[in-house]
Amino acid sequence: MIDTLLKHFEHYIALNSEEKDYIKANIPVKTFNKNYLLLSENEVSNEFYFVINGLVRLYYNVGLEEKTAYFYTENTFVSSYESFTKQCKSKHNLETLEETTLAIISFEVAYKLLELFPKFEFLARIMMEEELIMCQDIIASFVTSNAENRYLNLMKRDKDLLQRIPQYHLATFLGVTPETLSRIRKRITSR
Amino acid sequence: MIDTLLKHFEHYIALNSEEKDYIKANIPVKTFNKNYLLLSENEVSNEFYFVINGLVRLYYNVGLEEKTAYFYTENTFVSSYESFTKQCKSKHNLETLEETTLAIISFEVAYKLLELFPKFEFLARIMMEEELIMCQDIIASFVTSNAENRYLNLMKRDKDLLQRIPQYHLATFLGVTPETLSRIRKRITSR
DNA sequence: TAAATTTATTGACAATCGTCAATTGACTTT
DNA sequence: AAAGTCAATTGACGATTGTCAATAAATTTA
Repeated sequence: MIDTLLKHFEHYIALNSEEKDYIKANIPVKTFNKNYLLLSENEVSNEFYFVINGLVRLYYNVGLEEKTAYFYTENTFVSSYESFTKQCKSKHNLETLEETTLAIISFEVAYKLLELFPKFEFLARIMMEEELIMCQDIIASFVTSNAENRYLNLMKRDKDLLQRIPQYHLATFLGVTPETLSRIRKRITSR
Repeated sequence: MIDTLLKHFEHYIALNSEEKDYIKANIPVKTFNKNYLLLSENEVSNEFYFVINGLVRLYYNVGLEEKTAYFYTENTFVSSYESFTKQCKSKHNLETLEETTLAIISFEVAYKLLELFPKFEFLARIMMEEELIMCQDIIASFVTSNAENRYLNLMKRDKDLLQRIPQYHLATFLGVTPETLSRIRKRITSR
C-alpha cells in the first residue's frame, strides 16, 4: 500500500533504498471507516495524510452548519496546513466520506525526513506549489463563475467525484444551499 | 530598497554576506507607474515580484470583464505561480494599482539561488506554505460567508487596503457587482 | 477653473437565492 | 417486507442580486 506513496514521491524525485526503507518503517498506512473524523476544529494537527484509497472532506463549522471547502481523492495530500506547520489550533475539520486508506505522516517523521534527506525539502516545496495552484484555481472559480457554472465545470473535470459525494456537501462546496443545487441540477437537465 | 527584501528573507533564514551580495547583484528593483500591466493572460511568466512599495492586483479576464482574485501589498510576493513554476501560459493578469516599487526575481536567478544556496529551498517552501495558507483563508471566506460579511471582515483586518482600492475592483474580489457592493455599504452604514 | 472622464450611487424590475415546510425518494435496519 | 431514517426535490414567499439606465460625486485633464 505504501508503494502508492513511494510512486507519488518518485514522480518528482529519485529515491534510494535507504530513503524508501525509512519511509516504509516510519509512515504507517491505516484504513478508516466512512465518516471518521480525522481532525476537528481547535485541535492541533500533528499529522498529515496521503490518500491511498477513498475520499476525505475538509470543512468549516459555521454556527450549526458545516461548510465544505474541499474534497481530497486518491493520490493527494490532505492536511490542515496552517495547524500542522505552525502547530496552532486548526480552523479545519477533516472527515472521511468513504472507507479510506491513508498514509499517515506525523509531525516528527515529516521533519526528520527533511532533516535526514535534504531532497525532501525540494519535494515539500513542489507539493506546496501544486497545492497552491489548486487553491488558486478554486478561488478563480468563485471569482469568475456562478454556482451553476462551477457545477458544470465539476461535471466536465470530475464526473466521477460527483457520484461519490452527497449533494448537500457538494452544495456548500459550491457556495449554495442544497435546495439551490437541486434546482440548478433541474435547470441543467431540462435542456 | 532591496534591503526590504533582505529583511523579509532574514525573518526566516540567516543570510551571509555572499548570499546578500548575490541578491543585491542579481535582483533588480524597479518602480512602475500606476496601472502598469506586469503580466497578461497567455504570456509565460518568467519573473516574480516582491512588493517593496505599492499595490498589485491579480485578476482574470472573463468575457469583457475583469474579475479580481487578490490584492498584493507591501512585503508580499506576487506571481502567477503556475505559469512561473511550470513555464506555461498564464491564466492571470497582474497590474499595479498605484505607483509601485518591486524587486524582480527572474526565473534564472530564482533557480540559481536554489542551486547555489540550498537554504533557499527551505525558504521557498516556507513562502509557498504561507501563500497556501492565505489562499485557504480566501476560500474559507467564500465558503463560510456572504459578500456582506467578507466586506465587514476586510474592514476589520485591512481597513487601510479598502481606501487604496477602487470599489469596482473590490466588488469583483468579493464576488458581487459594483452596484451590489454599493448597496451593501449603504446597508452597513445605515445602522 | 472648467470640461471631460471616470467612479459611485440610486431606482426600477426581473431573475435568482435562501428559508421554511411538505413531499418524495433512497437507503438502512430490524 | 415494513418501518424508520436520511437525502433530495418541490412549492411558496420574502430577501437579495444582477442588469440596465439615469444621476451624482469624484477625479483627471486641458
